[in-house]
Amino acid sequence: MTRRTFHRESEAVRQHDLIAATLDSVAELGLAGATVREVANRAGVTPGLIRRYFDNKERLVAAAYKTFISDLIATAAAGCGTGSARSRLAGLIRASVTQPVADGRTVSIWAAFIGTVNSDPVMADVHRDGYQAFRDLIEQLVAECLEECGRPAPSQTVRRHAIVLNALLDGLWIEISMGGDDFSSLDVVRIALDSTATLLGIDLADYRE
Amino acid sequence: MTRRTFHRESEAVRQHDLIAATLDSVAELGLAGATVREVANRAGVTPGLIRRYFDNKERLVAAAYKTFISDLIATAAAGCGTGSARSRLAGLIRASVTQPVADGRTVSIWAAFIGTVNSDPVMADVHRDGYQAFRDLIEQLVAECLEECGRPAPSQTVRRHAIVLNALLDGLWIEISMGGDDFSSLDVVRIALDSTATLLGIDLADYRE
DNA sequence: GCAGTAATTAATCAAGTGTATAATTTCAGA
DNA sequence: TCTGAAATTATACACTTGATTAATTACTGC
Repeated sequence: MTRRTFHRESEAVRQHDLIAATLDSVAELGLAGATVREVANRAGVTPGLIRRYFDNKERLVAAAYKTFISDLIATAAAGCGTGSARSRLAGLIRASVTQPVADGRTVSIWAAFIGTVNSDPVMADVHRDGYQAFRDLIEQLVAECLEECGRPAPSQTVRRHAIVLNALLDGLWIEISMGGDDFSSLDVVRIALDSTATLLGIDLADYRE
Repeated sequence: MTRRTFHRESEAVRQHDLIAATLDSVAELGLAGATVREVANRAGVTPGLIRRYFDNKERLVAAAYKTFISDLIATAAAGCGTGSARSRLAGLIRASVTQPVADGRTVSIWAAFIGTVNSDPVMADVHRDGYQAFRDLIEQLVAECLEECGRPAPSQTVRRHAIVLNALLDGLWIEISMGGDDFSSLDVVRIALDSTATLLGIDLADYRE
């Protein structure tokens, strides 16, 4: 009986692989299915190795949640591009309601993690940080859009708009990704853009594509 | 050593108690904390009894999800009252963004269950049914509102409005319930009503309370 | 090429899980 | 009051879980 062969990896690579394996497990099997053994199998290592890179399973899951959320926000933010404020806002909206952000797998992972926020303070911290980052991004874009349209608004109004827009995007994101409905991606972008335009009282028709 | 005393209960009561205990466990400890023993303790029975009323734990959890969702929708729907279409829509909106519907505990339970939908077909069915019921309710109200305002719309337009409004309410509901932010309930209702009015192009100012 | 060190495996442990079943108790009906 | 049946408890089982540790392997620096 010979041992299985293996090769060493840097800490960064191993952590990344373990986190990726965790996210895959969560997506396909739910949080309960993301056991130490399942994750290790998917990462191509043995269970004991996990504890060399993460103090315990809780830390691994929290780390996976953290990178998942920051990657998600980064992907959405990358949709902004570098044009005018309205163009960037439209880009963010489009990215938020189309793949890969709006995707069954993505929302599944998100949902599984969200379900732990209330009973796990560590997860609650990760959630709060990610949530704030996204809403700050929206708030910034809304402010710039209103200025660009020659209708600068007091910070309180901007904040209110950001709250509503954030809610709308979150809701659409979930609805599109989880719904059995068949949204064509074209319709979805148009609906999201038109609704946003109506809510903010600005014109986004040029960015329907 | 004497056995613990007990008294018999009807099937309906026992099922209700077990479901309530399950929901409490999920709310406080997360889905992972809703073990057979934990649920039994909270219901004041021994673990073995669960299997007399539910074939297995999976069924218990699914039943808990089902009653949770239908109760939630019923509570929101009860906020409609019996007035004009606009009054009923405003009532639904108010109910959706205030307690007990908009509440940390409620969203926590919802989130925990939602996280299983992708990997559990039984839970997916429950989710789909509840989601459709709520959106049908919204769609119905939107249609009546537009008629009431003398602006009847084709079903496709109504459906589009319902999608957007549903998303907005879901998003606000989550944001309000989970956010560390301090929303005063007055502001929240106003924000929700004003946004809805803007999106549908109707006047809801009379229903701000 | 070789030794030393660090990464990885393999095997094991105690605790907790859902489930099954036999022993007990409650209670309705005669 | 008493008996039979149904509900409930108590106990145990097989399995999975996260964690621990010693043995082994791969690679780095000399």
